[in-house]
Amino acid sequence: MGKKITIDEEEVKKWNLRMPEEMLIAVANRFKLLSEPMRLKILRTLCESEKTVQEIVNRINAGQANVSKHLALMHDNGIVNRRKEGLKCYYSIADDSIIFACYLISKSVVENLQDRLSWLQKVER
Amino acid sequence: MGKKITIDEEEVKKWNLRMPEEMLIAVANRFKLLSEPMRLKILRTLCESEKTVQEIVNRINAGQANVSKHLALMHDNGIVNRRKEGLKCYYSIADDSIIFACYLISKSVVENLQDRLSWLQKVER
DNA sequence: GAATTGTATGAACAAATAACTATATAGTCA
DNA sequence: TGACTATATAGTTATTTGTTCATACAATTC
Repeated sequence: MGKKITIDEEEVKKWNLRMPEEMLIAVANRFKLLSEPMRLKILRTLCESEKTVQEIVNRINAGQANVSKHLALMHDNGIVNRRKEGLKCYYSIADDSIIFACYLISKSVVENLQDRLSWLQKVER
Repeated sequence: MGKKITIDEEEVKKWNLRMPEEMLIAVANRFKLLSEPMRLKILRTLCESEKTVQEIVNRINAGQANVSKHLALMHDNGIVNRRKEGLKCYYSIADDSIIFACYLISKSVVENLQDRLSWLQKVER
């Protein structure tokens, strides 16, 4: 029995009205963090449990420097935590709402693909 | 009383496991659409009601060609609808889940800012 | 202290893309 | 048909950014 997140549509509609420019840019930046497949791969891996840089590197197909940079970027933006233990450095997800957003978007992407597929099938007849 | 969207955390956790590479790229692409302040501005405007290109141009501070391109991009990706009426072209939001995602992220950004602020205040003492 | 391991960082390069100008297209009305 | 309006589209430029290689830094162990 998982906890359930609820979103009130009325509250969502207010989103569009009161938001200063800087806030909007901050939101865009956060989306930008999620707009790279490599970073999504890293986050997906971290969804399981906290991991060291090396563990992540071994899991996904990427270089250590690259992974390190992505992690640094995400840490600077507060979406992953960093915990040092000796030589190793453990990263974990700091912001669950980001995972919710991923979930929402991936569901919407699937629906979108299904719509296009059924449209294609209609046309082909 | 607005409709309520509920997200089951258990379901969310499954997100990380089963997702083919192409799906992950598609999700990243959708996030990329939301990662430009200008596009967020446009979407925010469309949240109110469907609008013509000119109406959007007048509302936000941008050139017509630029707005047109952003709209074309978002239409190609299925997140806005297009409806022609004579010379005018009306755009509207096609995918509500995107607005939910914006809402989620903006809330998380606010929390993040608040955390950093209180941390700063602690340090300054 | 020297070697080793895990991680971070700097420089260089390539690719993507947002914005702008100018122009094209297409629908409307005289 | 011609003028006008709303929107779309090339072409160009400037900026950003992901990746890689090499190297630096830091903690550990011998």
